[in-house]
Amino acid sequence: MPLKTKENYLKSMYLIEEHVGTIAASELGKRLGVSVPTVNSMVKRLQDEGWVVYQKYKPIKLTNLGRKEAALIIRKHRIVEMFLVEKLNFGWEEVHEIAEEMEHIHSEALFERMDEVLGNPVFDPHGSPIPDRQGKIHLRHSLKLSEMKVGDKVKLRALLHSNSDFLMYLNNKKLELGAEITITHIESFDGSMTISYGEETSVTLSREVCERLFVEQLNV
Amino acid sequence: MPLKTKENYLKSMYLIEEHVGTIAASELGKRLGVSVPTVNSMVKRLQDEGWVVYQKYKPIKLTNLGRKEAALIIRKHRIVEMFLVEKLNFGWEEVHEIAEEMEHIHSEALFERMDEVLGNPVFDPHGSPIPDRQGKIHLRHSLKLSEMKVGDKVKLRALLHSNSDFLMYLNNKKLELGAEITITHIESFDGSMTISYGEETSVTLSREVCERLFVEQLNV
DNA sequence: ATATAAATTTAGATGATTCTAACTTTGTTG
DNA sequence: CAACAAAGTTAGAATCATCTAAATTTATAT
Ligand SMILES: [Mn+2]
Ligand SMILES: [Mn+2]
Ligand SMILES: [Mn+2]
Ligand SMILES: [Mn+2]
Repeated sequence: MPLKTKENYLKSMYLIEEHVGTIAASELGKRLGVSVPTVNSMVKRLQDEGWVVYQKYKPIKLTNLGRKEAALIIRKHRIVEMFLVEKLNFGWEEVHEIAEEMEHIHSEALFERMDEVLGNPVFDPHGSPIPDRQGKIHLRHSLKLSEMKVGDKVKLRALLHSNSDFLMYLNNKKLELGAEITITHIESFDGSMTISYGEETSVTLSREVCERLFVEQLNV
Repeated sequence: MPLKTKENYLKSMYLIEEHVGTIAASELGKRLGVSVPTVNSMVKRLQDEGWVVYQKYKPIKLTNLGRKEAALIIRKHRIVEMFLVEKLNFGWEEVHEIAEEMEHIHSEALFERMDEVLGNPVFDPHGSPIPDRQGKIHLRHSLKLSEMKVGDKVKLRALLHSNSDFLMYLNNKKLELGAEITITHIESFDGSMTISYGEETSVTLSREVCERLFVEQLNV
């Protein structure tokens, strides 16, 4: 079985598990762009090789082996994204598609060498954590801007769902990771927030956007 | 039609045409690690898409389109090899296998960015020429050490067939591209040469090796 | 709790790349 | 130039990832 296919299935399962909790065949099919019967037959084969546990009509479960393998692919993906942004001057909205292909290159040395010249970063350009060589994640940002109060000062640390539409929206607003944000107003009607940061003195973000911005609270 | 399959066929055909002159199905099969009937059926399909001309029992011919496409894949391969050696500290014997995979990444920008940070090199780490964006090769080294005379001084510029066995043999002899070589003796019996360069004062190379070293003659 | 909707599974098929075995054509050599 | 060797072609089949259509199971809503 082509390693690439296996790797893409495992990675998607890992991300679904992380973010939805349980892995449905329909969700996997949607993310991988294949039909549900295709998922079904692939999952059976992945079970034969010990990556997942499959039981009829039950959610798919990753084995520990499968989860570790998936984390290592995500490690490669995120190291590549960081390398492209830091060393090859790509924008954070340009790197995902390239990383999607490069994560399948069969060379441990390549990724370890990139990791090394980057200085072993712990987060990728979108603030997502980079798993270590054992597939473990040490740090992650989980406090959302939408949970903060008027007057709070926070630093933008990570994004939820870094699709390029969202990244280009943030580019337009000149809002980058590391920005120091002050919350000046919260509209109780719809939860939209008015904030200031850098040169921008009054920018209003919808609740939808605020829920996708992970922040770190600065000492008050 | 998986792009990767097509690209590997075209690249192999280009290299065979360059080294042998005419493209035999058996040679293609040997290089790609597939059977001759497999080559036969693939070549027919490549013809349908305009990359080659196929006639029963005749050597395979690349079209101009196919030749250009092949050159562009070789361009990517050689840029990657140069990048790995120059920017990620790989040895020249370690980079071919990685480049073999990376050349198939679907991003013009990635390769152009690597080319840019390298300063648009004209040769790869083995001295092979890097085709330009139009698939044209401007410079190439073709004078062999085996053609030189006793007393000649030359600079090592490129290798013929850079397989890793050969590269590691050269590593052991501390013989690198750019080395300034003086020919001190030629054994007429078998054509082996005794040369000096760098710290090495008397190294003997077989005729077989000398035929694989491209040099540039230094002003006499 | 029954009807309806949603999700999953099975069955059967397709296109891509590959193989081996058998056959045909071309090249070489005495 | 006839015989044999080498190279190339055809036939037929396997595997893999994928699909659609139909059947089955589980979940939801009156
Ligand atoms: Mn990504
Ligand atoms: Mn991928
Ligand atoms: Mn190479
Ligand atoms: Mn290749």
